[in-house]
Amino acid sequence: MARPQRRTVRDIRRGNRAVLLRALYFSGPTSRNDLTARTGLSAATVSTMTADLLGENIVVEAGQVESDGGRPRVLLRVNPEYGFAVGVDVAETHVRVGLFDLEMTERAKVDYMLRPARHDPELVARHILAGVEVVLSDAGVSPEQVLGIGVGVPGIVEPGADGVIHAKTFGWDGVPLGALLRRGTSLPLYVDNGAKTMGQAELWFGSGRGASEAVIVLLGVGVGATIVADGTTFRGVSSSAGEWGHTKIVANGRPCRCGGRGCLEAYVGIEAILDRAGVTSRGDWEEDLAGVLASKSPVVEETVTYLGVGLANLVNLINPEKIVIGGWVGVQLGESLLPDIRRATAANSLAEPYAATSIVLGRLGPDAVALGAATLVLEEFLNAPQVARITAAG
Amino acid sequence: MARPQRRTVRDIRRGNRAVLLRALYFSGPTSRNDLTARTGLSAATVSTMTADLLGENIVVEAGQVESDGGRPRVLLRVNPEYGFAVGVDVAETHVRVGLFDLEMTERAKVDYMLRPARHDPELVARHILAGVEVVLSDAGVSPEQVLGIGVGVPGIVEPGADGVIHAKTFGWDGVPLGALLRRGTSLPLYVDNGAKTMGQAELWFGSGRGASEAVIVLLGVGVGATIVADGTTFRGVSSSAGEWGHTKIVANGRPCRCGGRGCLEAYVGIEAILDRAGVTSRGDWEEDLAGVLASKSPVVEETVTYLGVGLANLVNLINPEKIVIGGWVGVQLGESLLPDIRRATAANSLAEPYAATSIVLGRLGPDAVALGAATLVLEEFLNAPQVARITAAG
DNA sequence: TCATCTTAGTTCAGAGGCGAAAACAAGCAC
DNA sequence: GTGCTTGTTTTCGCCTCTGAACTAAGATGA
Repeated sequence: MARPQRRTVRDIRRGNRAVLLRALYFSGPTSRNDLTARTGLSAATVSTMTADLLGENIVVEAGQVESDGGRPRVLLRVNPEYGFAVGVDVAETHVRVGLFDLEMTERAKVDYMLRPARHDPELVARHILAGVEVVLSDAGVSPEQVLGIGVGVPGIVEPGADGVIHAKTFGWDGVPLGALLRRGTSLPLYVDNGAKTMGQAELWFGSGRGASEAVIVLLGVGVGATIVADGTTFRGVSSSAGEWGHTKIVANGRPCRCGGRGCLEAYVGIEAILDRAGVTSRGDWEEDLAGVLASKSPVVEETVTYLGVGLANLVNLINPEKIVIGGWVGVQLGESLLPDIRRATAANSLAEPYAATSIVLGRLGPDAVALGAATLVLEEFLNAPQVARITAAG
Repeated sequence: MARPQRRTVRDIRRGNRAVLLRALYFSGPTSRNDLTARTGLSAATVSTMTADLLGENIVVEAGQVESDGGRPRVLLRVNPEYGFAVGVDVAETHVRVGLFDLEMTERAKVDYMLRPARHDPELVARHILAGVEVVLSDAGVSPEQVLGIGVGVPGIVEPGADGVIHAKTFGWDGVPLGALLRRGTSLPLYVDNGAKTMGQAELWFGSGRGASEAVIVLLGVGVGATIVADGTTFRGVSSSAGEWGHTKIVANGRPCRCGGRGCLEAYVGIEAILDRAGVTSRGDWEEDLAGVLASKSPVVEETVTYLGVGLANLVNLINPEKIVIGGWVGVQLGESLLPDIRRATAANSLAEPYAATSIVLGRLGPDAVALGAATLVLEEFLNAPQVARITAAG
């Protein structure tokens, strides 16, 4: 029932250009000759198209490689300085703004602390806009060179140009962050859920690289997941797909901060773990969690079991090729307990889909949310390199 | 990361032809003029393309409609007799073979009973092949007119040409049904899980019509789901996605016939319902279930609650536009309890995704599996009408 | 009756795309 | 320098789409 739209010859060019650019981006320095093999395009087409891209300075030469007794190959690569992307991480305690080049190397960043429970949308928007100016001037980049701004936020982001956000735990209900930002900038904006931007980062540059059917789970204060189907993030009809943390694993179980009962987050979210272990935090959750893990408390084993159930449900329902466990809680748990987590997952999965899945730890740190947000810009650039400057929203 | 492949001008033609044919198929009799509006193609292209299709007898004229004082529109439609599709339902108790024309009208069918627990793969394959001959001769259709054979089977179907099946409850582990059938026929074969073919049928011709993000759940002896993303069935990496019945809703709960504990199927599968209600069946499960429903036993309310949890997990994780409840148990429950099911789902869902979902009953009967299997053939035909006779497997 | 209007459908020329193959480029070996 | 090998560019033919001009077919009204 998918309704593919009509195509005209120009679409071919656009599409093939995107194919070529992606190949160039992900294969690093490559010769035209290699590109014909990788893309399936004819040498003629690769030649004319790379000539265009070189002329536009999107692609640059990157040395030569000798060949067995023939003309040496000229290597090409995407010009990392053709443009830049801003990635923003709006979290409970801070707003982080980073500037990345096209290779996703961070060129500058700035943090603004948020007082807990003071999440005035206007203030957050001002922080973001100020942050953009700061990172640009720090890195000596002019606004014309910026391809767009990606923003990762907590909660559910409505599809549409205004980037309307619903985040109960954040105190935001229907905040049009996109619209607020557009007052202060004319750059293209992409607003998306932070768990999804983190997933995007792990998928493109982290442990998920190369997988086209994957789930990236985020374990932190909140618990969420990014479902990747056929290489792209699956969003559902209103962009809220992936609320794994609030799927129920114990009908009528522990109460959750979402108001429901028996949610996965009520068992494996950091607050739930500490609560169940009887720890009253003095503020440093990471240390608290380390303490629990070291204590050999039965809560640890329970947590692994519950997590295994949650992961197994993903295995059975989604049948992914890879599950990446990210988020600081996930990584801290996984570092010592990954084999146990795998075992617990296997115990609750069907054999065939479990055998098809590998469960690995995320390898990007806490900056993954901002990096992933910037990746939204990169994705747009790779998909439609010549029209990347239109305004659009995630 | 999706790796779109290169395109050439011929692909455009193929693609646009598919777009046109789909529009024609789903809009019923339509004029060329309408088609330009629906497809976005130019009048010139529609004209030449329809001329081709008429010449190939894929499309036929279907009368005229006067217009306000101008030349009347000539209506066109897909020729329902251009080709035929065979749909096969392999179930626990029988093998059913149906012959459908392109409008999916059943032209002939035949059933073969299976003795319970005697599911010799060779026998099943012989039944199917014999059934194909029978329905063809009954309907007076020659094999050359058949575009393909779709088969819906229990269990997990490996991707690949051999149609290898793993169905624990059926006693099949690694049965290459596709290969067995290919010994006896050279027609294109499409083998898929029966829950998925039923989902396909509801999506194309039943309650799911028009939805592009949907879940069709099957409640019967087994419990499964078809997840539809962007208009197509989501299969996961090894084609087993959708094993909703074996996702856990009660960590460490009731044992399930899959060997696990706390599976949804162990609460809302027919055997689980009857077992929990203390009914010892005399063989007619439908009657037994009706009895339980009439008895106002607390098991009914519990079942609705558990089902609500299972559905809510789909709402939160998948964020579908529509959930269709199918399968005979689902329909029997839903007929009297749909409002309660909705309430139970709402109670366990996040507000935003729940608000975006409508929960409805399936409206196709027990023949949906065979119909959906035939639809696999139709789908291939609509996607690539000129090359529909290549051999391929689901 | 017939010129005119309206809407539907067809034909044609032109632009833009791709691929195969020929041509050109640039090294190596002798 | 001559031949060989491999990489890149150019030429040419074929295919597709579209806009615009053109034909078809009925309604209307003098």
